[in-house]
Amino acid sequence: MPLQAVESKRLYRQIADQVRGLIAAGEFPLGARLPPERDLATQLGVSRPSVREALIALEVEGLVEVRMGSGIYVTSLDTSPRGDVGAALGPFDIIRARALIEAELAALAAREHTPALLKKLRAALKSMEADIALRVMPIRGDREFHLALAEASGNAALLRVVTELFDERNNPLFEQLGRHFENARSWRQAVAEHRAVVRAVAAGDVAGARVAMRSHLGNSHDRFAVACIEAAPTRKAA
Amino acid sequence: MPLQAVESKRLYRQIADQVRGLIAAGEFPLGARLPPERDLATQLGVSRPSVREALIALEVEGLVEVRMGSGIYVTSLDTSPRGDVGAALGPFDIIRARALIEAELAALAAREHTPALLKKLRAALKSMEADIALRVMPIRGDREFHLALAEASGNAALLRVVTELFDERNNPLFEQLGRHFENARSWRQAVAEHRAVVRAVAAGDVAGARVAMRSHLGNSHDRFAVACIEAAPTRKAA
DNA sequence: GGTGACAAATTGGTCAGGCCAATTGACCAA
DNA sequence: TTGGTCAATTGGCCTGACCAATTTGTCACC
Repeated sequence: MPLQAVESKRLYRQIADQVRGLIAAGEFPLGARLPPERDLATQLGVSRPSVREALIALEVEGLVEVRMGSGIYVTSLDTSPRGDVGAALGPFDIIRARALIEAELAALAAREHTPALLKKLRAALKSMEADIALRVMPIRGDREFHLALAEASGNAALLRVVTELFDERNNPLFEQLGRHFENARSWRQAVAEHRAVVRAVAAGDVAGARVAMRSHLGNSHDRFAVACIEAAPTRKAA
Repeated sequence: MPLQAVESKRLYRQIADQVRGLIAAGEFPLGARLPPERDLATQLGVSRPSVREALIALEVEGLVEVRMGSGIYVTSLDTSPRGDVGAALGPFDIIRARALIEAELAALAAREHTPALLKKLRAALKSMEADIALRVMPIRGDREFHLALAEASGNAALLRVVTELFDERNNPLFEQLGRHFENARSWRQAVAEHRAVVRAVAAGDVAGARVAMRSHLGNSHDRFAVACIEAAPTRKAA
């Protein structure tokens, strides 16, 4: 049994948690003004600098807004820990989620394929090939490719979702496993799959684009899984 | 031409921006230790409390980690403004994105429909009807319904995405427009559409579930648009 | 009575200096 | 080598003060 980490959170976090709790509990409704820093400090039995630190944390989280000379106001009631960790998604869930979403995006793109989009996609492919030739991981081109497809939907919400999921690559879980998965052969295969997507989109083949994208991310999933087993035969699969 | 915003940002933000810039520029690689707070303060010509505030902001952003008695360490190179605002998504984009994603989730659920899921969906419907009878907005039941469907995929990434998109309802843009859109008639209609989804899922009708969900969110989109026009004939459509 | 300008109170912004606690690394003894 | 001790480093927190922006009250003036 791992000894539980000792609970000695920094003071500003304790204060921030408390205020966040009050906001979540409806003690301070949207738009309400919090007590002045000085009052909060005395009420909580801490110093004003500590209260200020907590308020800055809440401000960065987007929960409150500090107006000089006026006060501190509640600007959001969304107290879910979003900017933070979000409980570390697993790589496989991410890839499967991307498959579901991006397959539809590819289909959408095929339905209304524009020259501008095709140009972007082909440029991304070129970038990937160049990187592979240089023995560099072609992540930038890969990102451009998938984001261009999402952008083509003209839907900011979808673009944001796809971006967030793609950028989960930077997470430690993903990165550690990815090191083993990513080699020149895998990437060449990935480029070929990307090319299939472009072909279907260019041809206006809606169903084909969907299948091509689904199969691309499905293959990525499998490549990842294989590399995972090879790399760490003793580690239990998450 | 709007007068350019005067450069009087709060000090802690200026400091945080500067340090963030140094990290982005590679001045401090991943895992590197920043100079001590006292040194940073003297080098930047500010006081230590201000430096501390900036570091707390960067810590909340997940960029650095502060270890008591040891120092401040770079824990991420992702300096994109993520936890922040994300540039306020529009309600229509959100609904369309949900239609694309949740239609597939409904189809998935129909393919592998379980009694547990159906029970949850029906409970959510019941909750909505009860709220409507009480003249209360049945958002809680609505949320339960859509989240249960996402959860049934067994995919944490999809659940997170669906949750985030649903909770955009709390955003000011959405809320303001929603006030006009949400009335008893609309909600009864929505419940009927939900019921159609449940029917298709229970019957294992994959295509039917997809269509039912797509049509439900499509109708929501239209109801929203109509209410929007009615409510604010002079306001330009975003 | 309404209205505008001015002054005072309120509130956040920043600083200086201090002390405490945790960490680290050097040094010494067993 | 191992283990402990001690001092330097570094973050954590506090007190108290002053400045700047905003809000609010007041009062002369129209």
